[in-house]
Amino acid sequence: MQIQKPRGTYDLLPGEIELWQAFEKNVRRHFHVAHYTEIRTPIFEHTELFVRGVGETTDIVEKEMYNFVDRGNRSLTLRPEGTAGVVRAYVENKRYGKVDLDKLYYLGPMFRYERPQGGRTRQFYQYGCEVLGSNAPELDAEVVQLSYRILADFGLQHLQVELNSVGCSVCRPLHRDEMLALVLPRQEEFCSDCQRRMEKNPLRMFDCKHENCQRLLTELQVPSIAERLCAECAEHFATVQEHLTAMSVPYQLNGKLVRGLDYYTRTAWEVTTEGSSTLAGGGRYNGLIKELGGPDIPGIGFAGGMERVIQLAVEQQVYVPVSDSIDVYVAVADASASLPATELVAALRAEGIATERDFNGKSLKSQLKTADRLHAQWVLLLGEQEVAKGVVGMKSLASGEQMDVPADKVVATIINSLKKERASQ
RNA sequence: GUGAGCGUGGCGAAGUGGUUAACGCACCGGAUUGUGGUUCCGGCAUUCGUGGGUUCGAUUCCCAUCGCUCACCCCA
Repeated sequence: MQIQKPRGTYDLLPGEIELWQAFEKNVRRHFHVAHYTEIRTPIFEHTELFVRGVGETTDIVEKEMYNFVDRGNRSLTLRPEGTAGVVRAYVENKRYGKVDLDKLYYLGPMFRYERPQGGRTRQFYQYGCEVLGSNAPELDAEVVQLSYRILADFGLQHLQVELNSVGCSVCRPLHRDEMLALVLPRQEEFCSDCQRRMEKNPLRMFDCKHENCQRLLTELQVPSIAERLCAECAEHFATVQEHLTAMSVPYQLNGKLVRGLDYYTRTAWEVTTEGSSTLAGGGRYNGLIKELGGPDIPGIGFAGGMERVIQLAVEQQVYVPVSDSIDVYVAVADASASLPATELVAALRAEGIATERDFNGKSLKSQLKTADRLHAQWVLLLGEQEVAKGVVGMKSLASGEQMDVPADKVVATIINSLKKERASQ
């Protein structure tokens, strides 16, 4: 049996990688323009970081982490998300003493042990940002609009931003108590998942898919967290919306939106597309930096799933120019021309001209066929005759015309004709 | 973790309890001497994910295993 890739992983092959590269470029451009700089943190961290940062009761920590013990007997974990590592780096490098507002973005693989499914793999790629050092609602608006803009500008259609506020350490516990008081007496009537949610994270009950559970929540008049925000949270949330509107971000309020990670406070949002899974999600996390041993500094961030973006881009036929073509194909008609061909290829490439040649001693006919398939503009033909005469046969694949060019002038001739070609396009 | 479906050459895709496993695309070679995209001719799975069982005989039946897909859980 041949060795196969581990479950939940995949190879990105020529032909598909181009779309990824185009999107990554798009991501970098947006972050750059908004004055964010890239940060790269380790792909594995001490297990403890994620347990503390992501939350002990989250699914990620309870059952999805790739943990391993290294030779020094340390418990390490392949990062399941990006925020914890970035915040750790921020604290460890004492960034708070160097800049008052740290705007960071990242791009890279994450790992979660899950059953693979459409848009969900065990090694997956996220792009995202973290902004540390401000509690301003204007910043929330900036980050939300970025998360939306990156996707919209890539050409994705039917995007929507779902927005909510999950409150703070003041209003959330009060809401939780109120909610449990209403729900617990009827505990038995909820589905088994919701009964578990009551203990772990009652907010989650709002996005249960069972109709019965939803009916019960309505019947019991359980308020959403958005309806129970404290004065400061409510004001903050209102300002966020004001600024989103100013930037023409098409958001809609969703009082039932809950994010999975424990650290979120106040603003929480997702960018989705009709009926499909979440493309990007984020939120504010005002307690996290302190939780991870840093000063009491607020932060906010989001992450997007590359696989999902690419999947949607393919579905929506987002056009990405793929240049799998070359400028010149050097055909070697005779073994005696091999050395001059090597020199010619090197000279062309030195000028930045994309050049390919034959290595397998194929017939001239099949070399031409290959050149055609590679969409070469020109074929430069070298054989016994050409070498003897000190020329190179220069053939246009478009017109079929061919002429001899002195060997010492070919490169210049090619440069000129490619220039003309490009200027006329 | 729970539930369901699937697994034939590089890709797509027929097929049957029984000597040589269709076809299409792709690929390779050729159609007189060194020349492409069309056409024509030829080549391309001792093998039907893997292991075992039933059988005179299995790619077709059964079991296991691996892998894939989908839904749930949850999430990006």
